[in-house]
Amino acid sequence: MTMLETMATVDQKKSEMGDAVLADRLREVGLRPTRQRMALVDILLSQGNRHMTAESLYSEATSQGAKVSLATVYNALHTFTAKGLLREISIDSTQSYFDTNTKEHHHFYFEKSGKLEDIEPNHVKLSRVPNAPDGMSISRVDVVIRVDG
Amino acid sequence: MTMLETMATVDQKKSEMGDAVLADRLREVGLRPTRQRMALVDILLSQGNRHMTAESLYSEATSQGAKVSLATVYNALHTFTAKGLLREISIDSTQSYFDTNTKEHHHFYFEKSGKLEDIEPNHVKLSRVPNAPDGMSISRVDVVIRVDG
DNA sequence: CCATAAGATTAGAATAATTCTAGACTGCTT
DNA sequence: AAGCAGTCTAGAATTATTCTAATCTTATGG
Ligand SMILES: [Mn+2]
Ligand SMILES: [Mn+2]
Ligand SMILES: [Zn+2]
Ligand SMILES: [Zn+2]
Repeated sequence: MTMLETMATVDQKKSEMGDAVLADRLREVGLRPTRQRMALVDILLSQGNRHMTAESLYSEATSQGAKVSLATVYNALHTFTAKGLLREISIDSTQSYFDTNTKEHHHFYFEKSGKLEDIEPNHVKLSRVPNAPDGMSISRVDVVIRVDG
Repeated sequence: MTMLETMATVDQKKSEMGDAVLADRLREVGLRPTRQRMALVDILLSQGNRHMTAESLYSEATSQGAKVSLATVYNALHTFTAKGLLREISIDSTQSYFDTNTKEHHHFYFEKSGKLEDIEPNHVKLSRVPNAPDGMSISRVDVVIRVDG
């Protein structure tokens, strides 16, 4: 290991997925692969499905040495959501969650810890759902199962 | 109509339900029927089922001549919720809603207007629901149908 | 190439939603 | 009717979130 590699390891985590893959994912949706977004998208998309708050993403990015402001984290989360890379979930009045799993699914919400856990769509069956009023259309159906403890 | 009655009508709305009924409702759950709470509980419980935000309740109370601070409205909403007079609903990251209907039911959420509408529980059938993990128990199942427009 | 400009992005400052807590009030108890 | 033990209120403080002026990017063409 060279001196430069050692320093890089200390300063900043190397992305799991290749940087090129992440940059392409951003370009695909029409976003510029900036330094800040690369750091965020790496945390968000290089691991399995995650449920993150602005604060948790900011902490994780910061502790890996990324230089990003909290405002930029908020901007990125909303932009990524608008572009379909994330899905926003409101279950708690104090903070909103962003889900890296954009496929149809539902959630357990653990009230004590504030953690979310995915429920596969086939584990919840909605056998009767009312029609949307007028000429309006249903954009999404969310099922949240709240659990104590 | 006497002079006193006329002034009262201008200054402050008389409760639909009798004040005694509202005061009793508060005492039943162990809360003192203060002037502020009476005004709020009157707005909340004297009409049909409603979905209110702190701000909407504050505006309505204030415009009826009630002297209450916004902080007290928040305190009251949370206290009433803890005592089972209301139910809190988180569907929008910007504001939380308080529902005067505490019976089991679900919601339409109109994304454009930010309004909520009740769905009778028998209009939604959950034929398959996963068990809570471990020794944990399900405290509530919420179904939110998001509608455009 | 390099300059330019149009648009996109960042992040400090501002705002809005919500919570905290010191003081004011209530209703017992003697 | 004075004291006391909570209970309640609301101004102040905090926190989540948004706004916007300044900074960066990237496409263009000389
Ligand atoms: Mn807050
Ligand atoms: Mn806010
Ligand atoms: Zn999820
Ligand atoms: Zn409702």
